[in-house]
Amino acid sequence: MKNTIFILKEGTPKYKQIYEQFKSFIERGDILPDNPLPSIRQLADSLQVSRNTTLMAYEQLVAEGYIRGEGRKGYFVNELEPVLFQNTVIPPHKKHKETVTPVQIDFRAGSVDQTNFPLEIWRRISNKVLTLRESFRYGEPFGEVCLREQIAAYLFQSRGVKTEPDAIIIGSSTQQMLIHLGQILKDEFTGIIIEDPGYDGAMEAFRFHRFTIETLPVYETGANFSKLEKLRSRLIYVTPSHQSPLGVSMSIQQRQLLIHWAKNKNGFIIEDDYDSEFRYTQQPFPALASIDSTRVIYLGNFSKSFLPGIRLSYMVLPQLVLNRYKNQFLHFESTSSLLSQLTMAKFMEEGEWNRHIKRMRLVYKRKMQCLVSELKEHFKQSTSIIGEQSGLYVLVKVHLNRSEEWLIERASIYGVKVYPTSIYFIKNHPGEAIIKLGFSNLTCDEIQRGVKLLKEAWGC
Amino acid sequence: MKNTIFILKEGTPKYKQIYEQFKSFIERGDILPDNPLPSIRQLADSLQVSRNTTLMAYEQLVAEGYIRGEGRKGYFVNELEPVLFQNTVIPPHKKHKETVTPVQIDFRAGSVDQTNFPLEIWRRISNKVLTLRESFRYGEPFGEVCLREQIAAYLFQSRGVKTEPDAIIIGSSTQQMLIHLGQILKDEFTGIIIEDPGYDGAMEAFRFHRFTIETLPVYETGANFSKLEKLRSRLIYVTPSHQSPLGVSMSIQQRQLLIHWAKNKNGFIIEDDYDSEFRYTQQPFPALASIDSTRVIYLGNFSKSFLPGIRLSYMVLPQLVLNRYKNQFLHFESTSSLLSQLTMAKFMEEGEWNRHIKRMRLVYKRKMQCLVSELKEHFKQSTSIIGEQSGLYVLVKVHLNRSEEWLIERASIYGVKVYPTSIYFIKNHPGEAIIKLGFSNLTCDEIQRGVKLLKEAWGC
DNA sequence: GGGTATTTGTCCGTATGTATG
DNA sequence: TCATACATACGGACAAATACC
Repeated sequence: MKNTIFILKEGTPKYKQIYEQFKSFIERGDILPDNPLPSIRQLADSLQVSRNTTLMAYEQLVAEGYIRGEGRKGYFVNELEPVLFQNTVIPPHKKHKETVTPVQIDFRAGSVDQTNFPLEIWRRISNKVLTLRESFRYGEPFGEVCLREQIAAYLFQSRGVKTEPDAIIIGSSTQQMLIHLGQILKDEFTGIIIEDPGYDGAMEAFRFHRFTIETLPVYETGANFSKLEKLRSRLIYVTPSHQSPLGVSMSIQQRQLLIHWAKNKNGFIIEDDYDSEFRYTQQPFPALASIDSTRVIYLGNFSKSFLPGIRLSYMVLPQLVLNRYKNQFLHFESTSSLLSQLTMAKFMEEGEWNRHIKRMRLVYKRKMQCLVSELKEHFKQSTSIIGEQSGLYVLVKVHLNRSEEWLIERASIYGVKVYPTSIYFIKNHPGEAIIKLGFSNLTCDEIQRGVKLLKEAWGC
Repeated sequence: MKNTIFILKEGTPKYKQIYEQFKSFIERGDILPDNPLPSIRQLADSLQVSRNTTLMAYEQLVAEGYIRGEGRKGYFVNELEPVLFQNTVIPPHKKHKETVTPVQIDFRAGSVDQTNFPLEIWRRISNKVLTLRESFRYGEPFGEVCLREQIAAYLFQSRGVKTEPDAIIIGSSTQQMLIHLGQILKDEFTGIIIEDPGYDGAMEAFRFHRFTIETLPVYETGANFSKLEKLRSRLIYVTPSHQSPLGVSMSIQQRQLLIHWAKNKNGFIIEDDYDSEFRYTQQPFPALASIDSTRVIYLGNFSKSFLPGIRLSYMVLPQLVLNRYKNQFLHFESTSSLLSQLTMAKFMEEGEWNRHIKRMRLVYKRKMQCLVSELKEHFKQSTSIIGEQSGLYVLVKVHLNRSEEWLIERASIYGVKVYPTSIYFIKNHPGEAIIKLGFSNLTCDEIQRGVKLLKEAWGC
């Protein structure tokens, strides 16, 4: 309650109106005892009156005992009546409850390694960007050209995707872009095929537009593409390089099959390449979008490998969709921060992005190895590991005949936070509980401790 | 420039004398750009006056663009206009092609004063935020709690809007939030009333959801509320504190009428308070949302008064809408940057936001006065000025029997960029051409030159 | 290199003189 | 003479930034 706005009428003295207002504020309890009133200057400013006028009002309130002036600190509300019981403050109660089971180890996927973040470089660049004249304008509706150029170059180099900067759209998140996509596709397409299990955020996005949702079953060995022909939709959302969440990679044959399917049906493939940067064993497969550029919508992001909170994603649209997109969204402002875009563009331009990715691949590879070997050592036959070749998490299938809920709950008692996967399954539910373990922001030491605690928690 | 002692006369206010002295120092080049002025204390000491007296002088100089305050470092001289250099050097090669008709003065609305942006403070805070563990997680879907708390406090203090942080939703732009709003309202409401003329981006957002659009005619004197009853929609989008683009402010009577209308009809009012910070003459009216919190959806943003590129907006939802919103968007990620949100929250927490707004109000008031007086002087009867009481732009109605296009085209030949208003009008077209002049990122000097050039260009 | 003293802008309440009716 | 309102000016207190040990 620094200051307040109300209207001053004509006819009655200003200072009296101010006095009346605050009197009723205090009586109604809008300003509680010991809380400050707006400072004389601020109030005078916001009411556009002289300081002395507000002073008169305050003096009146002081005289009547509503408030007190404390030297040069300000004016404070008095206790209305000596209700001494109200003040018996017992603040530190709550803290007790919260720390009963402190989370020591959080196997959260989607966080990011903090220790290796190029803080200083990012800082340097973003500070520099802040001094540019450019930073003070409105952003381009489809994203800054400089960033799109950098992304185009990067995509070609790392994913084999050949594209013009013009075909790239910058957005704030994969999900937000899927929603935009849904908007322009829902007239032509009424249904969409998604993977089961699959990224829940994608499903939400399509549900949002009331798409009919068909599912393509995916197993640890890959998707069941034979089912594809039986489905009616001509639109499909897939995660070829690292299936979310099972971690399998689509084979070249499957990729070609999929593209043929899309071409025959005049459909589109939405390829979400959400964490393609992190493949630890073989060379990463080229993206679907590198095989065919007319039927594949490519989605990428900076959240997984950089900063989740930065809200920068992008997509590459085939000509057909691009035109529709631009028509539909020309008059809309971009949702992503100009500053972030400019900073990221400079970051990439200076080669820092490649450097960072390279470094992080090693870091995460080591963590993955650590996690997998720990799991194998401690759990032996009681779990099997899914998706250990890439990405920032693994799934563990727990052969203990316990529910997912039980496993998570037990772990939390031991101070370990692990995550469910049931939310990703639609119809294709697995027989056994599968737990998701992200490792990106844990040290090897923490991973080891975490696995040991899990063993104790689950009793195996 | 440490011991600048001059003698104060009697008769004129001290702070004015100090101001005059330094003004002439700077104009004469006695203190060069980027050099510091004497510190407030030093000067106060050596002139034997109070610090506040010298502070007033410095504030005046800031408002007029002579100097800038850099946090707690000191006050520094700004670059004066490069008027002198214009005629001399023809710098590099490139400029030759591009500057066939070089835009010298850009009366763009929606940009932001760059010289007074609290760069250092923002930098400091954002650097600090980058070191926090918090910054490496995903953001909350409806915005960070700390920022929402700050906004709640600010809204109460400055706009009289009483709300819980929980009822605030953070988004990336007004338009994006309107689209989200449209999504949850389009089932119950099929049509919406918008102002004519009005903010084009809002219309696009509602068109996007295929709302039936009805218009409420607005004139320089205010909206024609008598028409309201004849319209079928129960949803209305308005800009009460500073009508976009005409600049009129809704009277108290009209506000109450509108709220009654919404209550009777079980409709909602969407109140876009897009630049309420900048009102120069009377005190600002409290927001509609401060009168009624059940039927008013309040929209605010940080783009107009801070950084357009930061992409931070917010809205306050009444309980009814809030529940629907949360249900619909619970599974969606926030579109605005976590980092920006945390930084802004800290910025507000430290009182920097209030300080910045206060300073900018002075700066913009000064620029507005400059623009209006220049226009009045040079154009006399040939134009009338609309909306000179608030905001970051004025409209000028040009009584020259020329088309908007011609006026813009002619101006551009003379190196002045001015903007159309016809895009804001739907059916309620004005008889004469109206031109939009934004002044936020121009200095008084540039404004003067711009108006002179306009006079030449339009030949009056 | 890390604590400490100083400098800096900024806020605070306040006092005085003056201009209206 | 009085009530009301404003413009001008004062110095104490504080926290961030910087300089100095």
